Amino acid sequence: MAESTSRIASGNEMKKHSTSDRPVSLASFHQNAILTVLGDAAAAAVLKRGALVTLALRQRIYEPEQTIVDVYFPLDCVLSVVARMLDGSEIEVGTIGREGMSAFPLLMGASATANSCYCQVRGTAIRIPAEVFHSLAASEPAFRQVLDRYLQAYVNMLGQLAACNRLHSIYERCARWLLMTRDRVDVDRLPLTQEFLAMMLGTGRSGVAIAAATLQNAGFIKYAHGTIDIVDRAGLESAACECYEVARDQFGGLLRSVTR
Amino acid sequence: MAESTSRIASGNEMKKHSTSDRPVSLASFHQNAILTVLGDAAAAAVLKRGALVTLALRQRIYEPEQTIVDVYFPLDCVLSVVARMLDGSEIEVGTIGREGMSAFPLLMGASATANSCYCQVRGTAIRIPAEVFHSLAASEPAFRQVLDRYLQAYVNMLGQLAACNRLHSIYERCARWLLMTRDRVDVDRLPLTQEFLAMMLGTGRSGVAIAAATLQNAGFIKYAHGTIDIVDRAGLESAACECYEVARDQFGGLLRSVTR
DNA sequence: TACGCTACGTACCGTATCGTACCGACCGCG
DNA sequence: CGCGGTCGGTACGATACGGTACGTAGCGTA
Repeated sequence: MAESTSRIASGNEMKKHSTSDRPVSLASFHQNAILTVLGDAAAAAVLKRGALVTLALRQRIYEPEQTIVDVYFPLDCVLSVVARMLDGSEIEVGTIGREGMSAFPLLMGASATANSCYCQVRGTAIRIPAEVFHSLAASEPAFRQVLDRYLQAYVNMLGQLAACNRLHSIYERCARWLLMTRDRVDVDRLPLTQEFLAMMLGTGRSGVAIAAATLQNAGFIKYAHGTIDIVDRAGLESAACECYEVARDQFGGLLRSVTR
Repeated sequence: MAESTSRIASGNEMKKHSTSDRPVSLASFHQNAILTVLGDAAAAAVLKRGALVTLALRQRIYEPEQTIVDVYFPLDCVLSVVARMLDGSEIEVGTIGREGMSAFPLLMGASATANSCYCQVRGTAIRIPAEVFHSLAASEPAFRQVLDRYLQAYVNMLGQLAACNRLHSIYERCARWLLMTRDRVDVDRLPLTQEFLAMMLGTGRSGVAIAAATLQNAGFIKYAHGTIDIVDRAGLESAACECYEVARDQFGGLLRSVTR
């Protein structure tokens, strides 16, 4: 595992993404559950200071112990908060999609965190400077309120994840992960290798391969060279552990409010 | 496991604790990292509306989806936030001691949470009504600030726990758990059965028994009929996974500020 | 079209852990 | 002092999973 992990990490270093910044359009606001609640004046500030960016696979959002300078509101991408252990292995400890945003530590008065965060499924997001985020949170009660609600859902999801990681099988967690990610992009096709999924789940690729094969034989998914298709969503739900529903219900309103 | 869990649960129902409420003394404030920061006026409010209570093993603090009416600030007890799965099994998803308090959901604008919370190591705590807590958080910036800092440490601990539950062995996690609990009571003797510890760690008792025996043979701890003695603290640290240090550093200032 | 790379499928073995069971040691209580 | 209950130590088979290895299929590129 250590070897494969380092190979991935070195792959990251090689990629230098040219994020083509574009101006934000008001229309894109409704694609993110947090931005949706902004009033006209606040929205204007985001239009002025924010940018619409395209995030590539594994593009870094923030690093451990480094000051967070930008806040990302995903529109159709998915971010992962990842903990890195001393032995170099990584494991996902949080998923962020169009129901939320990337900068929890800022909400709690911190400027950095112990984990790193990077793009897990490529797509677009709205990026604003941290100071704009702070002023919005201070001046817009509705904004602060939905952020608190999001934070609460996130904390509950974290607890469920801790339990899930201990109590449930790879097969169940694999199905759960796919569903949670799918809900955040609202598309049935995900660009995703088994090796990457294995890292997210904190397990070996062989384990994921077996679980994926089982899911595929059951007719729930279809795997092909870095892209996975969710064929039978209901079937996948039946394969997932209860944690999926628990987490979904936590984010319930937030995810629904931007469902197309 | 299901059987043993239900046996524990039925044991809970039987116990009806008569929490002998006593008036709060100002001197006890410095035993809790959050209460320490209160100014005179705020402290007076707590003296008036709060109570010093003794919590017994497994005494309930709050239940899932039920409105939280009281907030507890542990002085020398330890509380556990516990997730209950559909199959009835329970697992700890948060530890609360003299570095913090029991009511995260209130901090984020919620009145209930998905998990339950109960006393894990008996001892004393200061209890105040939720509305007093709210008014303190609103009127005392220093109070709110230390709460935010605590929340941040707690969230980071949750992430580390999620990773730890997946990546580390029972032996390592057992040592980590003992150390984290010890830091919160500052005493080397804990009333704690292996069966209870197994539930906290989300594992079977036999696994804990083997890990405990190994720790005992190494001379780090000493187990005897529901009480465990930490003999060699440094040794125990060497047996624990990195997660102990990570979590300790997160709570660092908060735990130190009340270390006797 | 040939080549090479990436990613998937599969197999094998060692091991941590689970579930269960049984027994002995200790404790509280009568 | 004896008895029942709790708790800890140990054992054992079943199994999920990790780690590794190897073969193959699709895809991009020249």
